[in-house]
Amino acid sequence: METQTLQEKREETLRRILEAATEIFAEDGFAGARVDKIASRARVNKATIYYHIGDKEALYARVLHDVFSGAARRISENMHQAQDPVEKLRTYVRNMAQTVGRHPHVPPIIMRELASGARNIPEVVANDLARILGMLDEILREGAAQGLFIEANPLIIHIMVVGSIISVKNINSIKTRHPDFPEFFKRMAIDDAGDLAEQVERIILTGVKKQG
Amino acid sequence: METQTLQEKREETLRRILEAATEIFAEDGFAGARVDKIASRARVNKATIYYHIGDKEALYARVLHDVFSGAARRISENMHQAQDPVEKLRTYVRNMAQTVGRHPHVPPIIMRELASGARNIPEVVANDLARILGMLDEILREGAAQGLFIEANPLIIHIMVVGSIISVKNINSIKTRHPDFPEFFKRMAIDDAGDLAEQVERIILTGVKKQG
Amino acid sequence: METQTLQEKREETLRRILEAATEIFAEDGFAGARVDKIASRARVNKATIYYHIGDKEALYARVLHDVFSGAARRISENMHQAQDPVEKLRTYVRNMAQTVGRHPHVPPIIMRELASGARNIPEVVANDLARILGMLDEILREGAAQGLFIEANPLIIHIMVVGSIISVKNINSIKTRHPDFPEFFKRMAIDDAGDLAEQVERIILTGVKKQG
Amino acid sequence: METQTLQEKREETLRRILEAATEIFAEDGFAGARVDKIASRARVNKATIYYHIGDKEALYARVLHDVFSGAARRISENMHQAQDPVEKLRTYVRNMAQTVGRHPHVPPIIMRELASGARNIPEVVANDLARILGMLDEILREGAAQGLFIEANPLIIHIMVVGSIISVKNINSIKTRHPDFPEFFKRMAIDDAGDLAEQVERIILTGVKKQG
DNA sequence: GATGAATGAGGGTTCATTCAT
DNA sequence: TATGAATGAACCCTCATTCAT
Repeated sequence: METQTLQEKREETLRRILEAATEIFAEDGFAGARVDKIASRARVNKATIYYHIGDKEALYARVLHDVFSGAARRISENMHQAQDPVEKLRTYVRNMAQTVGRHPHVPPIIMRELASGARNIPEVVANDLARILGMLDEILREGAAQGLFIEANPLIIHIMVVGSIISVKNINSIKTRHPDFPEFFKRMAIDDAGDLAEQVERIILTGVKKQG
Repeated sequence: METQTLQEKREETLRRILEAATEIFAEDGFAGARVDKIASRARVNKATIYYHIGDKEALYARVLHDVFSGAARRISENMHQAQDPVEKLRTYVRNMAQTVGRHPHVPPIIMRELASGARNIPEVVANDLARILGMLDEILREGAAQGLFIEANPLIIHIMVVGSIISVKNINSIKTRHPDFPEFFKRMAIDDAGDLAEQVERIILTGVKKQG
Repeated sequence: METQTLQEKREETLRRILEAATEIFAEDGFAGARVDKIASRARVNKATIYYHIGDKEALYARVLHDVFSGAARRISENMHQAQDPVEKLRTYVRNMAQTVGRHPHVPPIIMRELASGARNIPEVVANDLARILGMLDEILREGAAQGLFIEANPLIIHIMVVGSIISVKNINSIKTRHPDFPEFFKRMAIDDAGDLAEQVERIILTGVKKQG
Repeated sequence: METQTLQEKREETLRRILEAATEIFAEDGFAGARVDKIASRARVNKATIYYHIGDKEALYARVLHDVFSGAARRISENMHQAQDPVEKLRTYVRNMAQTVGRHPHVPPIIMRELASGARNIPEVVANDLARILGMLDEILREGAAQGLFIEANPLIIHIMVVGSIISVKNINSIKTRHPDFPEFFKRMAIDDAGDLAEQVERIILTGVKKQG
């Protein structure tokens, strides 16, 4: 039996809560999520959530912030290695694919927020988003300035990258959920994450490149 | 005072219910939607919804089916005019943009469904979706067969089109909702729907084209 | 089996709810009252209360208003028969005693409101109270103008009347609740409501009378 | 920095808890009081209350006892100076007015206890009350025996004194809380505590005096 | 002596749904 | 056809209380 300081115990509890909350908000959305379910998945009493974090909205904000600031950090760290805009854009796409791959709860949350017009997004999280899109914006501007890229709205590009990756991943999960669905959907699945990232990368990089 | 047959009155009531339901499912998602709110926006008694359509799930299925079958029909109608794959793909993109523009409730509903792994999608609706994606699939295969396009997963393309258009539209609504959000978001908005469609069209068409 | 119109059924339900609520707010106070308990005593589902009336606060306001406006009406009706100020004051005291006697839930509610500085009193109810005290004020002014009464604050008089009657009544209930309480309390009880009203009447009328 | 023995520190903590509890029970009643609120006003941890005193009920009993035994002591000390029953009664009234004036938390607590039929009163406290009322009882009996007073129930007299003073004081606080309340209430306020005590004294002394 | 963490048991409120009319 | 009334089952949240430290 490992001994734990009070501080450690607290952090462990908090971690379990946030982990469970992230999963469940991703699965069910804010409105569909049940605090009871979060508590039981985190193996804590419901009241513990209120004790440590606050109400459902505060919990959601906290989850969003953790998720988005993490994504922002990961991308900015990887960006420095790339040199020219093309390479940077490639890095951006690959990192996004990786982030989405490793943190499968991020995409559904983003998509729902986009669907609802980001109605529930607190300012902290908006800043995280701005940071991510800002990096992409810079890459695109640099590329355009060097005559390499066409003028492209970074939001369009971002969504093309993230949305398509997410969606394909989701189609895979649909397959398992609805085995009776049109056979068609099965053909559409791409099981290899590498293949998926490559296809997206290829389309985006070609799509924004200025034609000779 | 217009005279209305019973049949007409019934249809009018049904129409009002479905219209209201579509709006509210789009705004709030399935879990967030309130039957009360739908009833009051449709100016009918709550029980009337149950009388005419059934429970919340049935209402949702009905809305989805109306929304998706409409979209499928519109696209397939317009597809016939185009000849070669490039022109057909262009038509597909433009029609999607138009559909999204004219039926603003469609996108949020789709996005949420994708986010949840299409958990609530009934089979009828899955077939609608398959029909839409099937058309795109055909275009892409035809183009690839003629050596015009690279091999591309239709789902990726579809999401790149629909997702980016929706998202940009949503960003616009975020602007009005959060005037205190990073100034950055404002620069990202594209107010002219035509411009938006053009950018997307340009990127996609170039992106899938086989390089000389 | 009596047939009931919908209107009648509604009124019957409402009556049962308000009756139960009045009793329970009187017994337990606002904070101590449980909506569950009110619902079960009224033999309705908890949600029915919310359907007909609204939340706990609205229910409380409604109860207070019913109770106080009833008291105000009864007093003003009886006041007309009396002629001179002395007779009017006597009527006031007797009517108060009667009201308190017949509506045993009124006193505890008033006392608690006074104890809390009328923190929860909605404006409608304040008007009821003003109406009651206004009548007493008039009597006292008239008596003073005719040289019959000393100048006396109506609130003081009112509380002397109502407070003492209530308290004695409550002492009686303490007797039953705490048979082990000092024997002293038993001597203090006045079981005959008539005797009680008479004692109070005698003290007040003498107390405010101008000495020869 | 003052040095404090452990004993002193303990007493200081206890004092702070009881002070805070008295205030909050007076403001919110037993059911409305929150242990959290008491703890934070006392600037101690919630668990400290349990450590030093026990559960909420024990805390309430302790507060009541402190409050009532204090009142009883103060009155009995002052009573010895008066000689004849009239003077003694006058002393009683004045002392009550003073007690209420200096210990504003006492009245609300008493009123609520009366309103609830003294449901929560522990025996210790009942004895305090009996002691207070016993003194008044004695005065009244003595006066009646000497042919000075009518036969009067001490509880009636006591409430007339305490209730009216409390209520007028409370009306003052209503004024500040509800500036939009009927102008009528403002006229009813008596700001000078001396005036108030005098009016009450005058009415009671005259009221119980045997007429020539 | 004192406290931060944690919780069981409710408390008020909402909501999808049913049913008699 | 349409609806007002009513409800069971949650749902979010709070609160008094305990316990390890």
